[in-house]
Amino acid sequence: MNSRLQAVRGMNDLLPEAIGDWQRVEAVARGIFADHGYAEIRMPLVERSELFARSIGAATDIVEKEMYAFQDRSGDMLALRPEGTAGCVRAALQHGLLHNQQPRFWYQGPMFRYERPQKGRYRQFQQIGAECFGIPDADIDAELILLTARLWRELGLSGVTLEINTLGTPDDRQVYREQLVAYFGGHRGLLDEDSKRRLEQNPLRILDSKAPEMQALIDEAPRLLDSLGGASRAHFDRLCAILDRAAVSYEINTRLVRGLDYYTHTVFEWVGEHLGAQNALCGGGRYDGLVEQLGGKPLPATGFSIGVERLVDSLRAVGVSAASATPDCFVVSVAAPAGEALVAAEELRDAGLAVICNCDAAGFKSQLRRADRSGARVAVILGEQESATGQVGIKPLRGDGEQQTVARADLVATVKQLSKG
RNA sequence: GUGGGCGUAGCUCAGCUGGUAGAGCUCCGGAUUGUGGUUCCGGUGGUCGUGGGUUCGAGCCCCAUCGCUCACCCCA
Repeated sequence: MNSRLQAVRGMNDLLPEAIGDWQRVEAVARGIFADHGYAEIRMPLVERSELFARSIGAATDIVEKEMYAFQDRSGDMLALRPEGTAGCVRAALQHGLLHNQQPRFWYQGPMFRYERPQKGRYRQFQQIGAECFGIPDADIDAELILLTARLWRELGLSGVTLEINTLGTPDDRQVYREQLVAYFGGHRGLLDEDSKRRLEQNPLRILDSKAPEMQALIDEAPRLLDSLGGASRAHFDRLCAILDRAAVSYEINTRLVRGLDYYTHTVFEWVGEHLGAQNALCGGGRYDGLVEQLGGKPLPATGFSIGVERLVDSLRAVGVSAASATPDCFVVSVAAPAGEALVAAEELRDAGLAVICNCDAAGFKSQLRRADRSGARVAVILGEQESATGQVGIKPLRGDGEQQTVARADLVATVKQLSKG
């Protein structure tokens, strides 16, 4: 057993008992996107490494340390996608979908990052994402947030809070970055090791440090919100006004910076209270510079992505889970002529029923036990006596009701009546 | 990459200061020679993660290694 092959670290099997919750999430999400006019798009799992270096940022951990990158047989540098936005922009540009259009897309699928796994973080993980192009107004940022809020509502998820912030324009950010470097640089002695490193690489990240000894210093740090340009300020104010009007509660978290280089203006995160340290259920924001960065004409864009494992975990934590699918009936057969059981099952399925057919020569008792454990509402019994007289036994397995023996020709009608009850 | 916790049956776990490996659940069979769920009885199933060391003797002690898990980093 110990020499048996195991799944790759951080890449998990989704077993049948868990699949119902996943299918429910996917079905509800699909319905909501349809109701908002978002079109599904499916991209390859593999892209050129360069795409991610140019979008997410060559100096970010995701690209530097966490990409599954490899050379294919022609020598091209490829990578398993670590997120969906870059590929979606690439696909939209490649197929001319952004020309004089304002498309809204959604997608769903696995992403890959080489990190140490922990609760809510895996090397292969599933995201449901959306991207909207060509709309500069805060209204579309708000629509995305309302859409996710609706998703939580329809799924029955509670215990999530919305945090929002703005990163302004690249110019706003550059000015702010210098302020931060000056501020934290002036208190270099108070910084922990991680923050000293961030001071060089990505000063904004110091803001969301978890180190307790850093909190006081961070509280006193300058806030981007205070030095925002007029247009940026107006964009953020409008977003807040819309959320207020729509009665979506939120917290302004001036420390929320998010990791990817391409964000501008609005950033937001839904945080789940039932998760571990990896508690961001959904992250998103605006990325007005990315389309141009990837070779398109300048075009505003905004989007989000949901970590489906985290969403499913949260749903379980609040006690919302999908009932597992059970068959309508189970066909038991002992000493029946060859094919009788399968043909009976086929007739039942033709009538729209879900049927499990016993397919081995197990004893009567054993087959009936299987029927019971399958969750089926009725057992159809094809035994020696029934076969001899051209009849079938029909036994309700749930609640009241006596077993009855009916003519073979009445099988479907009888079962259908019972199993709908 | 760094740190903590944990590896005993398919699952959840017990196992005394070292003395021949256990329970519950699951599964299979029987009590009921053609009737499930409750009950009772019986059975299948383990190189105690792996390798080495100490010892008359190791699931238990020591070293190493692998795996899982949680946290840091980073992020969905």
